[in-house]
Amino acid sequence: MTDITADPGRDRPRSASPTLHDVARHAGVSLATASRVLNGSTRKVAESYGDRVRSSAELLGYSANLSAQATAKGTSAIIALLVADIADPYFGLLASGVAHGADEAGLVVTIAITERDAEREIRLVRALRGQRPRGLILAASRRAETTDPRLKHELDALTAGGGRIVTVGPGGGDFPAVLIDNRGGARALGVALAARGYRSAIVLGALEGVRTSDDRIEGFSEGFRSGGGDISRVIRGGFDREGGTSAMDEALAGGVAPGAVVFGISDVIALGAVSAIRKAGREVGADIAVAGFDDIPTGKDVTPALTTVHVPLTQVGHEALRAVLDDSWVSGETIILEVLLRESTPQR
Amino acid sequence: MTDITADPGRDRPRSASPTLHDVARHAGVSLATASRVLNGSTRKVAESYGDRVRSSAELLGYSANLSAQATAKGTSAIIALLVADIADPYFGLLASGVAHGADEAGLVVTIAITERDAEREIRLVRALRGQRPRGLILAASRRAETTDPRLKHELDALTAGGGRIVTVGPGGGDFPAVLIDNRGGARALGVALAARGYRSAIVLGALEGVRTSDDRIEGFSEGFRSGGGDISRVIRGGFDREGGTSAMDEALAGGVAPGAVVFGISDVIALGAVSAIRKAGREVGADIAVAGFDDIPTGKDVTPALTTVHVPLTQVGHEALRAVLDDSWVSGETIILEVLLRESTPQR
DNA sequence: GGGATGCGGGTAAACGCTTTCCCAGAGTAT
DNA sequence: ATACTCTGGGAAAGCGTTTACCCGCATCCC
Repeated sequence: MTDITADPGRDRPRSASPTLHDVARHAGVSLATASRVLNGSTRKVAESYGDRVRSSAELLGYSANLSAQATAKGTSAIIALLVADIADPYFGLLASGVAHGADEAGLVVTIAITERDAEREIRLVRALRGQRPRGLILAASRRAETTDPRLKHELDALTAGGGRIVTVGPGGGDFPAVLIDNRGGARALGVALAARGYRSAIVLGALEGVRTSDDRIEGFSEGFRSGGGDISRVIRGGFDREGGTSAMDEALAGGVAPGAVVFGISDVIALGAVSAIRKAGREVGADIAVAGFDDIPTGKDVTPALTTVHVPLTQVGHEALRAVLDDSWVSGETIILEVLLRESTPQR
Repeated sequence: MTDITADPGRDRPRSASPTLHDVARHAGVSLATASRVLNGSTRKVAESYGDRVRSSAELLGYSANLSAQATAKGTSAIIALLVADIADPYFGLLASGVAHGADEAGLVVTIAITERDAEREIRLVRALRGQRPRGLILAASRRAETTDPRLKHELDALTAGGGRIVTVGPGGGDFPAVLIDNRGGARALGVALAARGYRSAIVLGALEGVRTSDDRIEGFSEGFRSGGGDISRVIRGGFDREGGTSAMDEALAGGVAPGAVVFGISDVIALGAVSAIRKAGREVGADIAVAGFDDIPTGKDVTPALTTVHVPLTQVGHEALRAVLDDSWVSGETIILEVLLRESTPQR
């Protein structure tokens, strides 16, 4: 079969992946036809040809070379995702939503981890840019003001190259963003805790300037005060469990009256605080109440179960993916959150 | 400057990413020289030229097009990672290790999620194959026997294309593997629990055929029996929290004597069991003891703290990355685990 | 002084695709 | 029968890189 003349690829090593050329030759059609059959094209191809090509492809185990496709088309099938720390359940859930959406859309997602380090973030965006991704989802909780000009420059270069950028949470830049109602959720939590009879609160936040943290702190303060409560201290530290424990240690050193409530601006921080409270020999709940934010699965497993604000992280990730694909997407409705009162903040 | 003759790219839209061609023209050198300067090459280039090129690149914001580079070189700078569920802390930790290693090596990692679905896994490998990745890390806890020929086929195609495959845990195939001493760790746990005075155990595992689960079950049984204990039941279910609760419900329905210990083959399953035990009005610890495996962070936060076996997941991920890059790597030493006795299994 | 040998820049041919033309043949209207 | 319009296959020109090869120029050795 296919005794096509020259057979230029005769010496091709049998090991390397078969190319479109191989498939076309095997099916006895031109490169163009093979391409049209195997990869979406507006042009129609006769059934008979189509079948031949498809079965040759199947037989040879052909799989389109995405890189070559990307250079030829000038656009890739890649979505880049930048998170602070993939081991953190917050980002894990988010990534899960993104990955699912990408899979549905036939895209591949590449992931990079900033570790909340600005320098690193710039480097990573530069590296990701090399892939000419169709889109970039920025979920590395960044600091608001610090829209470093160098980062800005990389991001602009990426959009100039045809990539769309979407941020999760306010991005600082003027990119479309999937907005989470951190402030509203925190306010509702503050109100609910005041209604449960708490009058004194300590807030454990991340460093000043981290937008998510600041919003949650402000929202909580508004809500708690409006219900008649008082914010006795705001302590800022790291964004992880360790940050929570050390901030709580500091709070305890300053003295914490029984009946106070501690609000950690993320569940992870709140869990760190719980650990510190226990280590100090105090009791979580009736003695010192604790509330978090995010509703990570662990919150349900600890005792007492952690009061928190549910953030539909997987859905947020999915939405971010949709946003990054849809040119006409404009920052949609802010995602509304829901307060989950549990035993870590008993009625007083 | 650079009044090079024709200026063929005059009408290039100002927006698109600058190409190497642009840089070369701007610096007044040839494409070859620019390439040699900007991307590693054995050939030397005169300092003066080098500087010119570098500053032009900087000025224009040039970033090499990885796709084009990949097609030209025939090899990409991509590592593909296949996990079962990125929202599961087990895989989150693992992915974290992989991502770090990749970053150090200047590689980009693309991630895909199998959801423990064999069909999906095949589809994903096929899709990832399109990227001609330098390596594939298979961490989706797969079933041993079920080395589906279709999967095998895709994997072979990938290696034929020059990619290296490494599995985390026994892969079923004959690929190099980062081995975790599941059996030994579980055996040690069994011995330790027997030594704490337990004599009756219920094991909660995943479906039969999932290698990791089977190894842990067998190891635990060996150890516990050798210490004089008795395995009263083995219940198999899902690999997630939900699987743990329903398996535990089943166990409870059959009656669980006080003083028994429940071994969940992963912390996630164990936590599900804890939840079920509580819902049934029983107490975790003195009444029904619980132990897990993996040492995910949550285990330290729950009360009572969960007895478990520490698996250095991040390190495992890092090792897997090294393995996938190093042609001469042969399945190294098995990673040794450590038993962590905590309050969920008090001394009897 | 003259050939051998480096050195280092440039030219152009790949790499594996997509896509714009071109063109032959078939159908249709006059 | 002629002129026109569709259809749909194929040839070939890209896409942005790398790299084998060529070639002019110093340098060096006898």
